[in-house]
Amino acid sequence: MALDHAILVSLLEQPGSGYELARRFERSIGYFWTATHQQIYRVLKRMESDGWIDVREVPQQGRPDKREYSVAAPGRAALSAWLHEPIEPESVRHDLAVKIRGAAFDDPAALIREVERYREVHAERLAHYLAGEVRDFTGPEAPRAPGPPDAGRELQHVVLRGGIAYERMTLTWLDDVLATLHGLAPER
Amino acid sequence: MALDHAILVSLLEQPGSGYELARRFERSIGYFWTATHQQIYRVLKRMESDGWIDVREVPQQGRPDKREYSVAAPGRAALSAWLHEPIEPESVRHDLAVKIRGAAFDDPAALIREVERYREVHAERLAHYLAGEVRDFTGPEAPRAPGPPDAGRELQHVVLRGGIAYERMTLTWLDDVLATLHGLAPER
DNA sequence: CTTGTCTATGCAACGAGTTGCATAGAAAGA
DNA sequence: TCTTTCTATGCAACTCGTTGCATAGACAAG
Repeated sequence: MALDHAILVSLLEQPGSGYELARRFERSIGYFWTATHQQIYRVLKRMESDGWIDVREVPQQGRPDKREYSVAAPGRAALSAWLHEPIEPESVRHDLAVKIRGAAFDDPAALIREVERYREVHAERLAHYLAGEVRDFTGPEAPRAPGPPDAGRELQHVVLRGGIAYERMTLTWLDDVLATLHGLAPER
Repeated sequence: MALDHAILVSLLEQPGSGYELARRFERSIGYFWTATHQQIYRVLKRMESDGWIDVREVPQQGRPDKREYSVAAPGRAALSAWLHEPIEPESVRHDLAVKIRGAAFDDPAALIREVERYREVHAERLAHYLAGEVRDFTGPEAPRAPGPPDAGRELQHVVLRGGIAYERMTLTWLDDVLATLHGLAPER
């Protein structure tokens, strides 16, 4: 039930509408927490009626008005309480691992194409992360001289580094998978 | 909807009861697909009534009887069809990443303890994987001389190697996270 | 001028996943 | 002896997540 908290964090980083949140969940946040716009609107509605977040109607020109949400004190308190709870173990759902083990009862070679396509997706994701790292975390860094390090920035960066490490590991493993699949069907 | 297929693969590797499947989902399979016994019993019931799997009542002594399932032809066909579908992108839910970014609005240092505990869990999991690798995938390997390589064995091994790579990457990243958190609160 | 895309929000229905509880006999340990 | 643990299956209620559809104005491309 941490979608609530993911949304709160995102709204603390930057207030926004349900639509804007949905786009963030397609981009940055979506790489460690997926959610559709339906889920987001439903949770926003519930958190609003619970007083966790405030709304502000923002009229716009050339496009529909939007409802911009920001975190209220009770929402911040709820987030803080959650942050102090033990970390839940990740829930994992890897279709690919199931398919690889299933391929033993079908045609292993038939998986090769799909794994190659899947590898492409991860290669693009890594490129995207690396571009984001260059864009957001290099350059005007004010290494340490005046003031404290920007905690938010540092923490966002370490999460991004996690994403990068994950994609690199995945690409290496997928090469291993491809070599294994080829090894099982050398003649074709 | 791949729980069906994860169960089919597991039953093809080794027929078993709902209870036995539930334990497999706590051990090996559970590291890339989580499921509770409730989910498993429900899916087994549905697959049985759809004719995907066969049941055999196995009387036992000293413990309750069990219903041992094995995959029937329609189940195998359904699995095969699924194997030829495109691979779904993984759905990810990393509480920890949310918490790290949330810590910017709370006390980053308070996370350190939890991350250390979390690191322990992953270190144990890695040790467990490595022990399994030694147990199941070294020794009497018949390197290539007579007959074809055992596809099932090779494919199980490459999935396990993926788990090992994931845990190693995670441990390295968690060290990075801890260093970052310490860097944000040097004085304590 | 029509089709498609983008912003923006939402309902309704369904399917997947979780939590709490229940039963019940056997064996092991306090 | 009593409690706990293990095997084994299941119901009921609930929450979470997904899919399909709907609205509606602005703008761009064909």
